Order: sequence, then structure tokens, then C-alpha cells
Amino acid sequence: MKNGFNNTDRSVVLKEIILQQLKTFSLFSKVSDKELAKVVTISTVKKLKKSEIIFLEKDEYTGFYCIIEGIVKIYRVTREGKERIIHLMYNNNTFGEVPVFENYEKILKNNAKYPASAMSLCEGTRIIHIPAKPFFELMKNHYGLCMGMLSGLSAKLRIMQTQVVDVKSQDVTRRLINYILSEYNSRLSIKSRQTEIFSYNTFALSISKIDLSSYLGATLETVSRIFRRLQSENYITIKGKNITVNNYEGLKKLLNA
Amino acid sequence: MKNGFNNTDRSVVLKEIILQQLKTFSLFSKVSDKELAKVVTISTVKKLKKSEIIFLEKDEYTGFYCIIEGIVKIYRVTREGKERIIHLMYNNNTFGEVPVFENYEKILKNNAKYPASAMSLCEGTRIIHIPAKPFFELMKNHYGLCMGMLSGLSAKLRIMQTQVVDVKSQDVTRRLINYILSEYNSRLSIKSRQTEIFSYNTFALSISKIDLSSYLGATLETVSRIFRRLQSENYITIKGKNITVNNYEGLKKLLNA
DNA sequence: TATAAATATTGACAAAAGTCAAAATATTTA
DNA sequence: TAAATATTTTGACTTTTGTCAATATTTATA
Repeated sequence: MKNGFNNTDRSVVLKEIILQQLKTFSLFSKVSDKELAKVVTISTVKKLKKSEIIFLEKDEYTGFYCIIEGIVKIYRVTREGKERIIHLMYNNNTFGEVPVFENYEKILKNNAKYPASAMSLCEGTRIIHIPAKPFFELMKNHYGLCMGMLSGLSAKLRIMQTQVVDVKSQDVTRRLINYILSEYNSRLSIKSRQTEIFSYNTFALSISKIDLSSYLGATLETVSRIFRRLQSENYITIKGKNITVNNYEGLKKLLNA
Repeated sequence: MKNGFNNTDRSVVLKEIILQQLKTFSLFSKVSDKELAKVVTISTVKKLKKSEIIFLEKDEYTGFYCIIEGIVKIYRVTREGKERIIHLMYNNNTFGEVPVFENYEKILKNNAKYPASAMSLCEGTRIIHIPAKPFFELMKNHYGLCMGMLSGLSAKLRIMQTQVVDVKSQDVTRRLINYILSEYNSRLSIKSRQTEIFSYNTFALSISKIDLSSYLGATLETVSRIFRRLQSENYITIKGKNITVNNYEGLKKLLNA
């Protein structure tokens, strides 16, 4: 009995922590604490190392996940063995929900499969597993939860639509610049919130260039060369993982040129 | 009073027809006739010519559509004026639902926008418009309708995921072969259902090569050249819109080669 | 901390795909 | 049906991206 807690106390505290964490997900924004407590009951927390496989394509489907912290890649491996990242998921996002609604009969018979693979990209990635069957029961007649799911899936669909248009219409240079600018913007907003004073135009790549290439749909060599070109033309400076944006407006112009 | 029908009779008959048509949509598979009748009340049928614009990206959002007959392309136009097709939709599919769930507040204030454009690709395409606001009210506490939507969005998400992987990992030749084979297979199954006796390995392209290029994310010239190559190597024969598949297995092998 | 393993860079070359321009076919429409 | 318009093909050429191979650099691990 460390710290004066017994197992029951410990579990109660843990559950309360999970509940507070789930409350930050828009999926559960219209779910009461009482209902959310039921979700907590069925769910389990997992802490992952870097590069841990969460599930593989065609693994038996068990349920979906909520990301508390870290980065998860959703990917498929092609016949030729090329890996292609479909989605990079960050905290407060969920992944692996699709099979729940595609064919619930299959889930009941335990022969639903994951349509893609998932792997953690950071040390200390924390996820919550929510098993499909009890979750599905909770959804029945729970309008708020249905709406949460509907808006989550809709948001993902829109992201995918944008991604499809980008990959179909833009060259790798533009896709990479888009990535740099969006990372730059999202990091900047986090920094300014934290009033962290640091080299203002610098951010660290949160994923490897191998993964970045897989996400952009290009080879590592091509991406490496574009980085070099952007650096030689003074748009950016690269120091290891750190990227300094020297010419934000110039990069934006390259997108239209 | 033609045919001995007055307007009320006519409208009752029409509504019954719409109801029967909506029943074939999986979206409404778990909705009772009584509830579906309410949907019919708010919806309107539109018959379209070829190349009619249904809505444009950034148009004010009014609601979504069900395709009774024909083909609809969902697309965006890039900054450089290139059109890229995101989705080719056929009968018994719905499109334009995403904004309903992304931000319902916006819809109430009439400032939601369509995220992409939609155009009919066939003469006589028939669609049913379902306005967002009354539909949203019908969804409240209607579990079956929520589930229908959830499975529809899930199915679309999976299709988009596959498309993203394909565009990121395969060259245009493979993407075109994939298209040919899937069209071939789906037409074949329709033909065999209708026991239509016709040149067995032949089907007609249902869209123009311009649209096909836009869908594949390539230029018209590239697609034209690949068609020529596949013909010269005797995989297919092209006669106008008609494509004869001479070497199905060979095409499948090309996908892996 | 040395060693192994993974990640990233670079060059030379090949293949894929785009661009521009002209011409040939189809398809609409007057 | 002829003229006008839209679609498709083809060639010559350029640009982009991929492949293979060697090497450098970083990161993880014994």
C-alpha cells in the first residue's frame, strides 16, 4: 500500500483521470459524465514506445483508439512493399473507428479486420483502447455519441478529400512546402500560447524524413533533394531536426508559381 | 386534369415513387416507411442534363443529394485552374452530407459552404435533394438514421483511404489498369444479371477521357498514351467508347510487375 | 563509449509524366 | 446536314521523379 492508496482507490483515481482526458475529445463533447464513465469502464490505457505496432492491416478488429499524447501513423504496405502513410494522427484524435459502422455483423462474429496498420511514432505515446462491442451498445439510442462520431468521421472525410486533391494536382515540392507551412503554423500557435521564447521561426520536424516521404507519396531521395534546394535558395535553414523558415511569403509564392 | 389525376393525386403518387426509390439506399435501410415519408416530404427530385452543375465549391450549403440514376462527379478546381475529381458517384449513393455534421451551428446561420463542386456526367441523371435543416431535425433521436449515416460515411472514408494509397504509390499506368478492371468487373456483373448477350469482354467507358484523367490525377495526354500502349501490346482493344479486354490476367500481372 | 543499426545525403542515370502545339475525331447545335 | 465546338490523339521536347549505389550522419544499443 504505497502512498496510502489501496488498489480500489488507485483504480478510482485512474478512472477519474481517464474520464477527464476523454472529456477533451470532441467525440465525447456531447456526452454526460455519467455516460462517459461507462466508456471509461470498458476502456484501457496503453503507453507505447517509439515505433510500436498498435495493429496491422487485416488483424482481427477489436476496437478503436483515442490518442492522449504522441503521434500515430496510419498506413498501408503496397504489394511491392512500399509503405504509404494515409494519416498522421496527433493527440485528441481518434483512429480505427471505421469498421464499427461498416459492418457490425462482422464485428459480432469476430471477423472484422483493420483496414490499415497503425504505429506510434513517439516515445511515450499514450492511447486509450475502446472495444467495439460494448461501445456499440453504448451508442444505441445515445444521440450525442452518434453526433460526435458523425462529426469526427466528417472531419476526417474532408481531410482525406483535400489530401486526394493535393496528391493528384501538386508536385512533391508543393506538397512538401504545404507540410512545412502547416507544421510551422501549428507549432507557432502552440509556442505563442506557452509564451515560449525561442528562435521564433524554428520548429522541429516531429517525424522522420522516411515517414514524411511515405506521407507525401514520394521517395526519401526526392524529399531530401527538395529540402536541399529550399535551403540553397534560402527559403529555409535545416539543422538536424530543426527547420527555420527564413522566407514564409516566398514559400507561399512557390505554391502558386 | 390529364389522365384523370388531379394535382393531389399526382403528388401522392410521386411521393410514393420517391419513397420506394429512397428505400433502395442503404442510408435508409433502418428507417421505417413512416419516418421515410417525412424525409420524402422535405425532399425534391431533380432531373439533370449532361454536364449540369449541381453546386460549386463555396456555394452556400443547402443540403445533400441521393443519386437515383446517372453519374455525378465531385471535384475541386486548383489554384492553377486544374480540375481534380475526388469522387465518381453512381446511383444509390449520396453526396454532400459532410457539412451537416462538421458544424451544424454554421448551417443554422446559413454560412456553411460546400467543400467541393458537383456536376452530372450523364444526360438524365436524377437526384433527390434533401435539405440539411429539416433532415437534421429528423435525425434527432432517430438511431437508425444515425447508423445509416455512420455506415455511409465510413464506407466513403475507406474508399478515400484506398484512393490515397493508390495515388501515392502507383504510377498512372497502374491506376488506369485498376480503373479498367474495376469498370470491367462491375459492368460484367450488371450484364450477367441482365443476361444481356453482347461481346462479352467489352464495356463502354461511362465517362470522358478528360474526366478519367482528372480522376486519375494525370494529364489527358498521358492517359491517351497509356491507352495506346495497352492496345498496341494487345491487352485491350479500343473502339470509340468501347473497350474490349483481351488479356485480363495480363493486365492483373502488370499491376504487380 | 564503441559498435551496430537506422536515417539521411548525394551523384549518375533511367523512367515517368507534363507541356506545348498541331491535327484528327466525335459530338452538338444551329 | 453543315458548321461549330468539344474531345482525343500524336509528336517533340522538358521537367519531375524514381532507381541504384555509395557514403555520410545520426541514433540506439551492447
